[in-house]
Amino acid sequence: MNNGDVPDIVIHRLPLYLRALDQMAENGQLVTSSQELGQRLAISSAQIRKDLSHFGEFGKQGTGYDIEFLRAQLRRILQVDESWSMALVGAGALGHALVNYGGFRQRNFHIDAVFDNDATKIGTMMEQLRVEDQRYIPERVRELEIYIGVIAAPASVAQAVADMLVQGGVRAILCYAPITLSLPEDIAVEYIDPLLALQSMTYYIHKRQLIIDN
Amino acid sequence: MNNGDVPDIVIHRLPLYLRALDQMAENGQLVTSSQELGQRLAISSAQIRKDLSHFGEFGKQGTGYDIEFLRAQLRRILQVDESWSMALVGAGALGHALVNYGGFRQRNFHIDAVFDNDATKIGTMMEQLRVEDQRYIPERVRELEIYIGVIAAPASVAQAVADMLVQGGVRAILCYAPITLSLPEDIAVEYIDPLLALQSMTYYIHKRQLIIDN
DNA sequence: TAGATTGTTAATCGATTAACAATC
DNA sequence: TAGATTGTTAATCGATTAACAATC
Repeated sequence: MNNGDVPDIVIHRLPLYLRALDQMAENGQLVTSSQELGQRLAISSAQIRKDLSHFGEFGKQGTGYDIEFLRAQLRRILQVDESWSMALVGAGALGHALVNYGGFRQRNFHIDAVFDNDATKIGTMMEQLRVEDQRYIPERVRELEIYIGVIAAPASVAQAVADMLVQGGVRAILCYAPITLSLPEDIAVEYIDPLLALQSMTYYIHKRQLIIDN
Repeated sequence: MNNGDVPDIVIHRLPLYLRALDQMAENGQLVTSSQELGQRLAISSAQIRKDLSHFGEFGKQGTGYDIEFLRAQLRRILQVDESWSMALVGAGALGHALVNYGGFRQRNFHIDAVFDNDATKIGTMMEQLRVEDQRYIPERVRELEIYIGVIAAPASVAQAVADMLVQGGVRAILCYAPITLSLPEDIAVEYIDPLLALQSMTYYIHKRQLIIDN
């Protein structure tokens, strides 16, 4: 991933900027500055200006950024003004939660197919969607022209599932399984794992207690 | 966060190492090398050795690392051999999914209290737990000696909830609300937001299509 | 005009990697 | 002994920040 000239780490901050701008807009705010945005996100104003400068000049000296305009630019850059179709693999508890999660729809992401390998789940309905047999992932994903896969299946099958998604033409995978996937380098992957987050925080809790004890 | 001398980014890789080692151990493997581990995680072997060297010498020249020994060391460093108690705020769909998630328990993390501000939810049961009124977070968290808070409440109340958790003595917060929290700097925070992950991946999908089109 | 804030350059800071002596 | 792999140093690479001319 990342053949281009904009660093990954910059790309990963853009959605953060967009989110803050969305919230400002909701509050009726019209204009902001790199300083205000930075304060809100705990990021330096210089970094925000630098990040944005990779894509163009969106501000005005002396006044800052027009919020509506910058939002539109960021949505265009991230391509989140279009609607995106997603294929979900895994019809368990997590899968259900994801299908029912309104936040995706609200931001133009839609789950349009659900797969599982459990015979007792295949054929059942999840919201409007019939759970399909996992083995048909490649052909169905291609048929539906889906470019984003979401893996909510156990780690043991995650790699196989990922391979099938890629076979179907998926370009990006959001993986909830606790495993590092091995994929062609032109496929984008992101991982969601609350346990990793918890396990790094406990390191810091421990450290603070040590300091107190001394 | 991070008064110590080990960089944050190193701490965040340790749980990844531990996870891979756990999986190797499950498969009956006894020994590994920085090279094998790196290949599996898409991290350079030099980086793994460097990261570990912040904490001690855990390997043997010529043979590599004893998996059981290294796991024990990492669990000790991260303090994940102890059991951790957590307070969950938000008894909605996400809150239910989190309470029912077996992965936490399996790794020594337990949800021991649930709070909400919705009168129709307060008093109802979630698994073994009675949903309590959000306003009692500070006193109850202190009473139960809970050091980790999990926010599964809407963004609109997330900051207020975080403040109450900190008042109760929480040292770390796992935040599912789409907002950057403003907290004392000795409080560890991690965010889980699948939308941010999706919105950065769509940038890359777009880029690849451009390349193909040319 | 005076004040504010941008976009950008150069300097600083920090993280990653290559290489290798040590040694199992 | 020969082969493998560690822990560590120094070099490289990349990201962040400070500073400021440009200009609204």
